Amino acid sequence: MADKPTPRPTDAELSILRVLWERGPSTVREVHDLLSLSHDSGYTTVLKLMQIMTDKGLVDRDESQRAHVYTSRLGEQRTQRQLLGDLMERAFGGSPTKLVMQALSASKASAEDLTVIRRMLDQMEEDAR
Amino acid sequence: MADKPTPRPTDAELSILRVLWERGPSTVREVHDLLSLSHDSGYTTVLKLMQIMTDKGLVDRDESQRAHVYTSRLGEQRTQRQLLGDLMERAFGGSPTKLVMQALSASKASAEDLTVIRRMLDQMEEDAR
DNA sequence: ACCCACATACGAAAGTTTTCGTTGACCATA
DNA sequence: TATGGTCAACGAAAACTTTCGTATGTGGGT
Repeated sequence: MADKPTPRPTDAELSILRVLWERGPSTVREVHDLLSLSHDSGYTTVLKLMQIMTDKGLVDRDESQRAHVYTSRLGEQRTQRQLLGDLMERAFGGSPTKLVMQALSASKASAEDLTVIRRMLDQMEEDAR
Repeated sequence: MADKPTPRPTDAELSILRVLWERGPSTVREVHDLLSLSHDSGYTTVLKLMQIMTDKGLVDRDESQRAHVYTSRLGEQRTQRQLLGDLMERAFGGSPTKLVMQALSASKASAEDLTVIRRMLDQMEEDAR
């Protein structure tokens, strides 16, 4: 049977993934401690979520140590692109341009930001040639 | 009491909102017929969702006709910006630039798209001056 | 050998989202 | 005035998400 593509992470799952991206492979304790700074959540809640994420294939688990070590299965950028693509389909009728335009108009991008983005456009046109 | 901000629409709710944006004020029947083209869903399912959306304040309902007429309470662009802002917080650490860059690199934007976006950048720098 | 701190596993409850069957009202028209 | 088609209302089930209490195991220090 064909492996299903990894499902879209839920809100709580995404907050855990962000920790894994930031810290690299981590134990439940480490993730929980970091999340606790900004968010109230019990240890077992985080544990349970990470177990579910393992079942879903969102993370890998290394059980060789007593405290299992979890790793995000998909990289940060890949997940971000997946989420963007999903939102593009669901809210922007599949138009990436509309999405970018809205993101730009809603953002308080600095002059430097605009320059960076402009360079990115240059690069894309370059590549297209 | 302060009105709560309208909650983030769920997936199914968003698909209904998109129909309302496209068609303008519509009855449940009209929304259902359109959704049925691309998606399997019972009539009463759509009805129930639209009733819930009324409770949540996502849509307004005109009950003067037998078939109630629903209208999206927030405009398409405003909702899109809300969703983008939400995703930016949850997945991009609050950085709009990162979001735009990812969206660009993931999109198969055409040459015309790039031109449009470039004009938008021009406009933004113009305004900033 | 005995605790104790800390780890996973399990299961259930609470909350939310999505689904739809059933009911009763309304209206056209035969 | 009966019949059939369309509608909103309601409630409940199913699916998914989030929460956490409790049980149980394990390893290290004393």
